[in-house]
Amino acid sequence: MTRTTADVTFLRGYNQALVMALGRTVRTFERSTVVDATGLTPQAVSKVIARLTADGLLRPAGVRRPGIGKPAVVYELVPESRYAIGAHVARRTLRLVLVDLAGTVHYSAVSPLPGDFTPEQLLDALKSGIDAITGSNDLDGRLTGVGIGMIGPLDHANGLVRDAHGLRHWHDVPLREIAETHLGLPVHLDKDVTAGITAEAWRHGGTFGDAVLIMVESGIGGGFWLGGTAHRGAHTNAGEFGHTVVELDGPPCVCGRHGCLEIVHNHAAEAGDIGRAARVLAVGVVNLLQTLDLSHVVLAGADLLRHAQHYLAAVEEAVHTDVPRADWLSTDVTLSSLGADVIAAGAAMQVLDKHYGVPDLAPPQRQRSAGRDRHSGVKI
Amino acid sequence: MTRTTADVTFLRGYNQALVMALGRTVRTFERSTVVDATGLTPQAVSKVIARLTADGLLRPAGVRRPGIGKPAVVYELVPESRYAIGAHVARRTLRLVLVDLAGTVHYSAVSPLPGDFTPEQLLDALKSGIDAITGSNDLDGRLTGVGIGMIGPLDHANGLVRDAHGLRHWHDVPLREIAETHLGLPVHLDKDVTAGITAEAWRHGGTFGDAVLIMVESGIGGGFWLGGTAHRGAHTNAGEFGHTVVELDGPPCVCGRHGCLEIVHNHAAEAGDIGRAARVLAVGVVNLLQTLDLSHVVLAGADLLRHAQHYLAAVEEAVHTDVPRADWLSTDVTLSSLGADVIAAGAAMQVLDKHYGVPDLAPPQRQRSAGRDRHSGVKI
DNA sequence: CGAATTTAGCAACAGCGTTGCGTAATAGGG
DNA sequence: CCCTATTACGCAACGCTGTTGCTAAATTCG
Repeated sequence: MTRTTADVTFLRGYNQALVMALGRTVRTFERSTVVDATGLTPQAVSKVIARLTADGLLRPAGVRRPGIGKPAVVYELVPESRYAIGAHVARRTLRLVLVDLAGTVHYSAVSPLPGDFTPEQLLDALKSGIDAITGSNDLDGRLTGVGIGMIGPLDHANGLVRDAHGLRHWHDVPLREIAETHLGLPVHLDKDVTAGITAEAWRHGGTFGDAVLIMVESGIGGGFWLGGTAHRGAHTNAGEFGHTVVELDGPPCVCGRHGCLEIVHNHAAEAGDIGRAARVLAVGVVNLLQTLDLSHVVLAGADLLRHAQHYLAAVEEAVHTDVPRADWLSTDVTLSSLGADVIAAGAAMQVLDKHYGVPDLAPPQRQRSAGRDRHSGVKI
Repeated sequence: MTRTTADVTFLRGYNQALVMALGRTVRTFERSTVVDATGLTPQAVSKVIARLTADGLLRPAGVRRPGIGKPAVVYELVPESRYAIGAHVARRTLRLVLVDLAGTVHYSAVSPLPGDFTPEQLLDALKSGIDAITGSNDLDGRLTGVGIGMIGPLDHANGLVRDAHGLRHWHDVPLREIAETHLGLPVHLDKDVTAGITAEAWRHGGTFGDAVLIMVESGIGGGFWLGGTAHRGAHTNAGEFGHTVVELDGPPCVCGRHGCLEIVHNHAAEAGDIGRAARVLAVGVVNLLQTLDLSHVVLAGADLLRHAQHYLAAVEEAVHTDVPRADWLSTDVTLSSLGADVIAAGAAMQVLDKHYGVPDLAPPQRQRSAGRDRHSGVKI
């Protein structure tokens, strides 16, 4: 995609993003804070802060007077300097949120979607919902774009919905492209769970380690944050956590296998045994910890949040007893800090992240082979 | 740890590493190949190639004469310009290999380790084994260091063995440090499975996507390569794939849970039913694909390779039938290309990767908080 | 042999962080 | 009140990247 050529200008964006990430987490900081956090020289930090201040992303917020010496200027992020709109497209509802640069949700609204809706119907709902937001808020030039979090399978890199589960009119729909022309705004498309974990990571800033967002909402999915970025897998298809087998020779699942976590969980939930459903989910969570060694488990999704304390207790219990414990091995389990807004808010933050987040270098993936080297003709 | 300050000199190393990665995969390339692959200007590529050639890492290998115009100079990696030694420390054996810059194994030897060996005994075995290698090969100044792949749990970042499973004398042993002084060489310590997947990734170069190395050797583990680097998890404890539950209320496992993949698999294997053992493993592999969406599955480990074709067939079968198939969803399953040498070779390649691999930027992890900002005293 | 074509390199340049050093702002002591 | 120590901050020159503009070299073809 966007090839990041590793030239000098990359450094500017990278170091600026480091400062922005710091500003998002600590709310107030000074030059020496950045020096400690980044390893840059004070002089370089001065330049970075000057640039960001000139762009309106940062502003001075008083001084620190620790005792002897000249007081240090304290800076803070300007949350209202940039906004993004996030959309959570579920099977029957569309949720829209307005998020600022600090990750605060300023507005949230749900509207119903027609059963088995078409791309056109979704675009119209998006358009009117977004118009309502931009109409009642003064965002002139500060709206970065629109993020869409949606059920998969989809192709994040190309903005393509391949086959949304349970929606008939969604085969190979280039949603990002048509939404961009329809809305006149940059659009970012991703799986719902991936958007969700991005929300948690964005709000926590650089302190956030490897994590998973478990979402129970008609199905069971997982969004992963590994090594400082969202993990989407080779085909944007990571996260089908509900379709991992936990009971060999268990009941058949729609996916064709037997004893999937999702089917076992749902049977228990449908039988009214929330305790067992939660414990089954907890087994899956511990499986993830054993496999990936995560430091955060975030629980979300309408069906889970309806019995939030049951699930939280069961997962915490399992994490603390089933994983071979040691003092150095710690994982915290929490409910999503954004509740029902996580997915939509995370989609919005992905847009902000694209512009103001810490950038990746050129992905080491293969370019289209120009075929240059294959003509052979090599001669010693 | 090693803070990578995002200054200009970082670019040099980064772009050089891109060229080296290319050279490792294509064996022969020219300036325009690099231009296409990196997005740099031809002039910049000339400078990079000149630097690498001066260091002896690259050399011209003829010219390409495609027709009209001045012939292009063809370059190739100089495999014998750098070497690293890799060690695979298992419960009863020590395997040592010599690997060159291209990832080719030049020497491999196994020696027995005393039952329940101590750190001192391991160091002595390492020392004499490495002396044998350096004695019979002329490596003056071209030996980059020693990599150790070992059973965990351990702390990769600090080079600390926390509690090697089944070895009594290994609690909080600072192996990297003591090995460096004992051997007089830079030492890199990592989990065996993580070293293994690094071997596969290093040899495949930039084309290698998200992948797992499944290792069956007394236990069952998994090494992950995600997003262009090894995934070690929050506490270097990722990969305990054998301790994921696949059979709720199954037989008890040493880890305290019931129905772990490892115990179910081992019961089948011990009963002589390799077919079932392989199918159980395959269920676990498909679980991983559903969760992480990987493009490569590599099978390794002595117990697996003993029945390689059974396992390969079972996993391939499961991958091609159990994952909801689509043309865009492809995963290839292979046996480890290095056989029993994977772990040791991968450990060696980690050392080479540290110097000649594509570097990460400063990890967005928290520095020790200097406490600077907490004194408050902020005043508007 | 000259024109067209492709590759390669020299030289000047722009943009990044770094280094050296001077200046501003504060508290404490004589 | 002045002087000093201390801390924060910025200007200016510098070194190092990759980039741009332009020239030279090597080859094929007419």
